[in-house]
Amino acid sequence: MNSPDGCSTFLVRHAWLSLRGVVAEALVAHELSVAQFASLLMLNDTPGMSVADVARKVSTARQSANEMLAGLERAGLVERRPNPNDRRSQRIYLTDAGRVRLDEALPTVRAVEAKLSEGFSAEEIAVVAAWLTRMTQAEQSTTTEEISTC
Amino acid sequence: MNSPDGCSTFLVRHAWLSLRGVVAEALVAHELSVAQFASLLMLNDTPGMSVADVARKVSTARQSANEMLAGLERAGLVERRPNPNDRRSQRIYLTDAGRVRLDEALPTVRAVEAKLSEGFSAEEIAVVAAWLTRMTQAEQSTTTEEISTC
DNA sequence: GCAGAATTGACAGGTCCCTGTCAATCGCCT
DNA sequence: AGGCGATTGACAGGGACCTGTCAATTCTGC
Repeated sequence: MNSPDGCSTFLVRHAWLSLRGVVAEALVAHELSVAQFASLLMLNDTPGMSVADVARKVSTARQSANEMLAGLERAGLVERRPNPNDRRSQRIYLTDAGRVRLDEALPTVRAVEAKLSEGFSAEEIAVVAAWLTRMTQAEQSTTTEEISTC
Repeated sequence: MNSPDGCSTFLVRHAWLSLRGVVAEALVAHELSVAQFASLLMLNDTPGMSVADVARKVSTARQSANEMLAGLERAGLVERRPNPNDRRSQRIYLTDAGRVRLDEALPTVRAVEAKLSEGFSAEEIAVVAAWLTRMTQAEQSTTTEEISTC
């Protein structure tokens, strides 16, 4: 796919690293990490998620999500409330401050991303999105699928 | 770009995580980590690089590359030779075993990647590659470009 | 109902990678 | 020639994330 590497995987990796860097840079002014921003985004879209839900949504470990949400909670951007239907879990909601913070940060991030995609048509972007989504469906066999061969 | 997140950055991240998982799974049979495989690939393409060169090529920190190369060296897949032109740096070369290992692993990885891209035309793949490459050109301002505004 | 499997949030421990730093060396410039 | 910034490889220390585990709770099959 690419001449020097030859593997699209590392092209995707490089793109992710660059994008993360740019987004992180855009977020320092809002005192948010990339992961925190992602969580705020998810929580705004789906309020009342549990820690485990957030972890699944941002595809990270439960504990990582827990630690990061603790940071957001310390900053007063999210709050945990007991879940009346499930005494194990807690529902997590954006506070007003969290919503304000997200409303401030989101346009910045969107602007950065839009600027980077300049020159690509909507159809091309759609193709890219389709390809990336296809990659995400690369479900790795959790239980190792080559057991019998040995 | 994507309905739930709304940010292409996280779609790229998700794609990278999935790809890394799949590639890592394909590489366990060859006893290679994804980073090690990338380094072998780069060193095969450009033999005699220094540790710093490898770090830049795989876009990681010098020390991370150093540790990983130490692992490859312990496994006998690469070797360090003094650089006659520069007594600070060392030239790193693939050993015969390293070349064999790479020749074994590369087809596996390529097959996995090709299988994932099934159904996309060459033109579409080219668009994806162009977009990803464009993202990698998102040079983050190392020296903060918004100094004057405050 | 109730035993067993699954899930949730939290904890410990470890890994990977990064930043900051250092002496040694190289390149440039005068 | 010689000073000075930049680079290289190595070291210490820390941050972010993960796996493995636990009690508590919920869900499921009988």
